[in-house]
Amino acid sequence: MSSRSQAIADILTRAIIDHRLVPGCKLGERELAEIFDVSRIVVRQSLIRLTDDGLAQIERNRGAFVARPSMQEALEIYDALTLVEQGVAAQLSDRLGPAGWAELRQHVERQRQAVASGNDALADVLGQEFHTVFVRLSRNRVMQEIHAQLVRRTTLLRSLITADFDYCNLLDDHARVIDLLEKGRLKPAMELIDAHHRSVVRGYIMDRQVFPELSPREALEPYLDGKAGEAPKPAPRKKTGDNGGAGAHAHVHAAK
Amino acid sequence: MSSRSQAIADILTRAIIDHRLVPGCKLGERELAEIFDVSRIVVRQSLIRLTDDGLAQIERNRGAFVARPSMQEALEIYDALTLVEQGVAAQLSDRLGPAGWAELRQHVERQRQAVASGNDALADVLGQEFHTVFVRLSRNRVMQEIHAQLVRRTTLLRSLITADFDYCNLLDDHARVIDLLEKGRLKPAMELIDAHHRSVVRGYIMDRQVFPELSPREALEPYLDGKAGEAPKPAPRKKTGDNGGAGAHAHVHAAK
DNA sequence: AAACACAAGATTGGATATCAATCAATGGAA
DNA sequence: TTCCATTGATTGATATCCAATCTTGTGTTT
Repeated sequence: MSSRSQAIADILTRAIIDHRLVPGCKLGERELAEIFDVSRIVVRQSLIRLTDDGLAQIERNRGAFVARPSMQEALEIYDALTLVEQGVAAQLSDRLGPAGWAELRQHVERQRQAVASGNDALADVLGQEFHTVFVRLSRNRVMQEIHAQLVRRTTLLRSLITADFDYCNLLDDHARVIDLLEKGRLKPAMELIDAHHRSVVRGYIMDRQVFPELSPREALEPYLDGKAGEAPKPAPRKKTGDNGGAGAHAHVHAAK
Repeated sequence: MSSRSQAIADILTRAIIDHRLVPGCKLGERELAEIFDVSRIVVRQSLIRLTDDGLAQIERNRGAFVARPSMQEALEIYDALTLVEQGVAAQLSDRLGPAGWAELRQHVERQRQAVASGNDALADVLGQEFHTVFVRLSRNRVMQEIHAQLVRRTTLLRSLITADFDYCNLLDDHARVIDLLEKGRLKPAMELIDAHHRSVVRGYIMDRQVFPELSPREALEPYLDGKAGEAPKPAPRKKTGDNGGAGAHAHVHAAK
């Protein structure tokens, strides 16, 4: 359907948000061209797309690298995400019908079951997806695209960050936001959204690489070959305090 | 500094927001390559950038065209813009210092003088710029970039639209928003921002082309040759009820 | 040994030529 | 007139080549 450079950009994006390609990783044209078995030019076009999306940066005559956002930029991304979701919340509190609220509740319930059954990886994905579903209900595709881009960038940030925040509180936040909004209590809902994101950022310490640096060939291998790859989404953690490498977050229940 | 494809993308962007390249205009690779005296590949890269920015769309095996947003998409773009500016307003009402308010007031004053002295073209530019300055004060570059992209797309929309709204009311709106925000009256300020954009959209009738379709060669000619072109920003109107072709808007004082 | 300078190698940015696939348009046949 | 096929033009992509620039490694100088 779409061009090959778009397809390759999609794969690279996927590899980045799966933390297989970590910030700072060199994306050499020749190497990628060999990996995907296309010409350098197609690769270059893909890299341009990634750059426009904020996931890579091209330095003239030096090549492309997975973006390594500064702490400042990280904060700005989260601020922007908060702003967007608050705005969507304001719209939904007016306009959303019963079916919409039901969909949100159902999503939270699914995540809750995933947590209960110990499927941390699924719970993690669902937790991310909640924000996407939330924005989708605004029925504004432009807003959806902006939001999706911001989410991708926050996901990239987690490669740079030790995220030891309370994961289950976040799930509760989702449920509480729904409750507040449906009752028309917009202001506390917006404050909760802000706090929600702040609680994520608070745990952030931009220090070292959290995920191991793989060579592009290693990183991209699972996405190649058989058409649309099965579901190769392993995000091997580095020297974390373990947790089995289930997901991207540590699931520490804060006593607070 | 940056790549040639970026430079060409910038020129094309400029031509589009100057209404010299109108929606639907074919952007043939070979033709653009000749115009800019570069290879087709560089042109293709530029077109990819434009597409990622929402200003063009590439149809497989058919080529690139200046984007022709639907009415639905137009509304979504304005909704998104409203959402962003409301969010920024909420932030500024808390955080902005006296210098910031002064800068905003000064900007409005400059525009008022431009209107008073009959310099409609300048007034028009300043009117657009106000929104940009507003967002810049949030000191969030990510948000700035998102906003700038939305503004570009609204500017593109005006190529498709007969904009006969009251232009001076919009200026007053700017001043009033500043007043309300500085007094901490956030809610009315946000409602005014909403109304402000709605008053723009209300006058929109997506019908025919408002600006004449130039060939890419004609359209791009002013931007070429001498390094950074002087300031060739003529936006020749079509069969409008005249007004001298000063700017993109009709300056009708509504009796309302 | 440390610092500097320079040359070699590698990589990027870009040009050109070429080819297959697809779309558009023309023209002919029913 | 309508339908179909051939032709032409454009795009998507490749291979090859070249200049500019960056990196690296070596060698020299202090």
